[in-house]
Amino acid sequence: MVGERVKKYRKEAGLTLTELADRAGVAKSYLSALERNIQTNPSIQFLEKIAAVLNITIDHLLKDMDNMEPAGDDIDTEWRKLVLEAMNSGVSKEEFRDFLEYNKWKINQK
Amino acid sequence: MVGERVKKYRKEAGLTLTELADRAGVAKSYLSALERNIQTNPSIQFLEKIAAVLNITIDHLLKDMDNMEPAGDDIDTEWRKLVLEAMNSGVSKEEFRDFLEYNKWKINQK
DNA sequence: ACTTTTTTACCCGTTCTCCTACCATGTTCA
DNA sequence: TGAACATGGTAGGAGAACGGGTAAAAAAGT
Repeated sequence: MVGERVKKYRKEAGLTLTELADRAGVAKSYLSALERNIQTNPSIQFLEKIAAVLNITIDHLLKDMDNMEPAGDDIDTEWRKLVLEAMNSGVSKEEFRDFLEYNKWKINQK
Repeated sequence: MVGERVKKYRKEAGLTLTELADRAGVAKSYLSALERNIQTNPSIQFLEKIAAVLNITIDHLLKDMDNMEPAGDDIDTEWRKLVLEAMNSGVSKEEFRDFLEYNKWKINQK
């Protein structure tokens, strides 16, 4: 069902239902109904908006893509989720850079 | 646009508009309107029916699959580089989490 | 405990999908 | 010339999708 998948990916991105609705520009009432399988036939434009915020393609939402990584991807899935969360939380690349520099420095201190 | 692609694949399958509509179990009037870009936002269930008859997946209808991108950039490339740098510099996921929490908090202070 | 956040659950209004017809233009037989 | 038929397009409407708002219920924090 589409609803479960939307919810699953939303959680992975660390977003609340209201946040996702706002960012995607859809009504939270409808999003809520969709996640609870009350609505089951969304339009493609609706799904496109949601998929864009969640950084996934539409058929991630249509079929179960549990069969993740065919191995050998250079970013492991744990990190991928973290970055997604970071992007959605509004952290800028610059702030992330600073954080990185600081940590490199800290590591060299020990 | 979705319409063009439906029409293209329908022609490739050697089907008439009426045939496709009958086989997919949809109204030919709506299918006609879709192909002429009068309707542009079909539901997923509608597309599923059509894609099934045409033996293609839905995102063949959503994007042009002529240029099969290697894909894999569901995380934008700038961020990807940053994460790789982070992983290589020995920053732990926990430290990253803390950084995230802190930033979310900081943003909410504004 | 109590307060705040998050989610669900309603209401109603508008818009749009998608349907059942019916119409217009061929084209192909007689 | 004519009817039969195939193909695509049109008109109108039922019902679903979708948005806004609000309020209650449930979770989470303090």
